[in-house]
Amino acid sequence: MARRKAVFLDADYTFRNGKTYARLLVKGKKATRLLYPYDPYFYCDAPGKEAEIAGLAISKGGELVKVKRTEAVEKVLRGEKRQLIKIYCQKPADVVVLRQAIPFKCYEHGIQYSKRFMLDFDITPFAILEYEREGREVKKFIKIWEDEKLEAQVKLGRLAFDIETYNPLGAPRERKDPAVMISYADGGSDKGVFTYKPNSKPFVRMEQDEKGMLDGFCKKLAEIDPDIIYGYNSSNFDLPYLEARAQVQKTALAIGRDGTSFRKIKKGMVNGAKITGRMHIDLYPAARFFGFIGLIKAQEFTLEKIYEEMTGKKKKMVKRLDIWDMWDKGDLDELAEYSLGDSEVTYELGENILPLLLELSKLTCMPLFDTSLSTSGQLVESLLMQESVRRGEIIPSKPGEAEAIERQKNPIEGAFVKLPEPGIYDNIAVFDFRGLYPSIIISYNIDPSKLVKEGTEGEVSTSPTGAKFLKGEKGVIPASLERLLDLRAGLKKRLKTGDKESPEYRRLYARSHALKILANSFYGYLGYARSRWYNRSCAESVTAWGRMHIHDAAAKAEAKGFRVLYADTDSLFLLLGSRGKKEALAFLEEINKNLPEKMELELENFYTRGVFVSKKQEAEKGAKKKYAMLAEDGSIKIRGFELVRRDWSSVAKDTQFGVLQAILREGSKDKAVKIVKETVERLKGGKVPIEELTIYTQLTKRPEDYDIVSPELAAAKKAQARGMQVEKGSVIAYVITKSGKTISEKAEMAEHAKDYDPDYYINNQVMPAVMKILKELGYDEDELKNKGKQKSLGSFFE
DNA sequence: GCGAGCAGCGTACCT
DNA sequence: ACAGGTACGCTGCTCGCG
Repeated sequence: MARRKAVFLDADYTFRNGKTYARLLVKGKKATRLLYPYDPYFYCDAPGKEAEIAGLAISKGGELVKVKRTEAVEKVLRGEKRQLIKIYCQKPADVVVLRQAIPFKCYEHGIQYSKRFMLDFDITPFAILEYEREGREVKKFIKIWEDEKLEAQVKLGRLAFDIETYNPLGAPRERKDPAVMISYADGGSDKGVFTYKPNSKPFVRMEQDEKGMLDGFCKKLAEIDPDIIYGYNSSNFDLPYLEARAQVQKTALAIGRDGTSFRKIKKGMVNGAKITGRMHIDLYPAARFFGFIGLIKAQEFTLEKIYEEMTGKKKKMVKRLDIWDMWDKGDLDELAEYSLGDSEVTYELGENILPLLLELSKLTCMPLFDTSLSTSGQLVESLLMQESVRRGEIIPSKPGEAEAIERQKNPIEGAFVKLPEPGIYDNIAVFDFRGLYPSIIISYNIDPSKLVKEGTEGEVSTSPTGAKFLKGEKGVIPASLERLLDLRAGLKKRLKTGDKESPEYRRLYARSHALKILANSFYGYLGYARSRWYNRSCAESVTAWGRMHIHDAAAKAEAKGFRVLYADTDSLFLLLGSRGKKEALAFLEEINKNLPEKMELELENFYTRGVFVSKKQEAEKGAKKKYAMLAEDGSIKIRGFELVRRDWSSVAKDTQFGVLQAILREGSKDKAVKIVKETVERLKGGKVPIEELTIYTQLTKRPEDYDIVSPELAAAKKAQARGMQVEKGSVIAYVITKSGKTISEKAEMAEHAKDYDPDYYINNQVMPAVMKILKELGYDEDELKNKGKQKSLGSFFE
């Protein structure tokens, strides 16, 4: 019997000859699919009913669905051992049918077959499988392990692609408008463009017609035979478009390893396209995910902007192209260049994003394709499911819709934020608790199965809410979290030494980053309404302990004579006053002496100067979550100000930054005022370029779903009228122009804006952004009012 | 009829 | 479709004033 080794990539299933097989995509020298017979199953809690359930058969759609066999098993259910009936089914779809027919409590019925298989065999993506097989069928798994060196031997081939379409109306219509170019890049020398009109570029391959182009691309793909295919918004645009064109041209979009096209997948709210035998990574949802967790901060989620943000490089900008016009004129050199450029940029972006996705995939036991479409909640869920199965604990079920809505209606009290006193301060120390919520969860063993009722025996920790948690053996949540943090601590040591440019270092760095992302998502998952592990009492205890610890640290700081300027969740801003750094560090040490082992208050940094401003309404109060600090090394840390928000124009943001710098670095009120005056003059002169005036705002609903009018929506609707596609999630780039009465009427897409309204930019953008800071320098409300009734704040500078 | 004041909606940010 | 806490702009309404 042949014994082989291969890297595991993905799993699904097939049903043949009355048997369900797990179908594994593996890669040794080349990619293969293996079959392994494995019956789907679920559990039922029905003592004494095993015989009855074993004989269950129900008719569904003219077919008889039968229980295949049953087995009595012992599992841990909510922290207690219990006898359950394991019900095996013929095929995965039977699980749902039989579960609904059984009038007892059932468990683990809502788990995908492929996931079930991976969990039960503890096979993680990119692990090495050694197996014996006969034909395609695996008889035995000899060994399953993760080994960095073996893994590195298997090179995953990657390719990026991009298409151009004929678009006389702005947005192309897939049944009517042809695709005119398909470009690809494999990261090396193989790259090019398929099209079907004459072109002088050497990398262009001219086919006879659109069908020839489609076929040519598919043939090229088969030749390169990549394991990973990168696209940008390819699940929603490129792939469905190509498929529609293939249909119109009566050909097959043979991009899968079995010659098929792709399957549309819905994972939560996002769409995916699964290409058989390969891992299709749409970088757009991946970029959105990175934006959501705060890894990148992009103004717009276009390929260009994300590329620039992720790689730090500038993408060669081509002026906006009218693809249809160039196609009609036969003027294709520039278009081909542009198309190839997009594939190359997509490839490079993919290479930037892939390492983190790979590590997340391995850590959460989720195939790469699924990982690329996952929310952080799904990643944490997968991780906890893995830990549960390893321990023999029953995986909690997802809540029903009604339950989820009920949970959502009752939010959990969150963190404490101290009201700062507005002003400019010198010599500040900032401390924060390292991983506050994760460390609380581990320290106090916060887990639904460890929650004890009044009067229960055993040593417990009592949270400020009164909830009690059993000490001793760690629950699934704290144990998983501790594993992540321990892994990360080990990696951090290795990362201290080593060549930062080496592939090994980058891999470990990505792994460390993945661990951090996962650890930071645990608390959110505990309080997430649709979570399998949701527990109100647990989530409340996490935040209550958090508030307790930050209050306690603040009180101790004050007792030591420090003034606490500000605090938010896990951070503490202390005014050093007459005390020096030494005393601050001594205070830190004393706090840490009395904290649980996993918790630690750390020095974030010392700052020579910091600014807190007042709220716009209620000017006597300081604004929370808004401050600017000058560190000793000269760097400036800015939080919350307009200048860090994408929904403010850069003319306002740049001016605000100038003012903050003048104050922090030089303490110069005159310089600050001068900067503002200059901007106002520039705006009045009408010479400010559109880019500096553009405001970016995301639409979180479909345009037609809004009940109110807003500038971004008004601009979006004008764009729609021109044939542009605007959907849920689109970022609208708009400018306030001169034409119209209300601000919304004046709003126009940046690319169509011919002029701008200086009054708006002076009075609604620049002045509000800078006045709150200048006020801290003595330009107060009264001083302004003493100048008489004014038409605008702007005239103050005249 | 008009501006001030306010509620509600919506977005983006902080930790 | 991961949590809650927060600031603040724009719109559209009510209200008081003249």
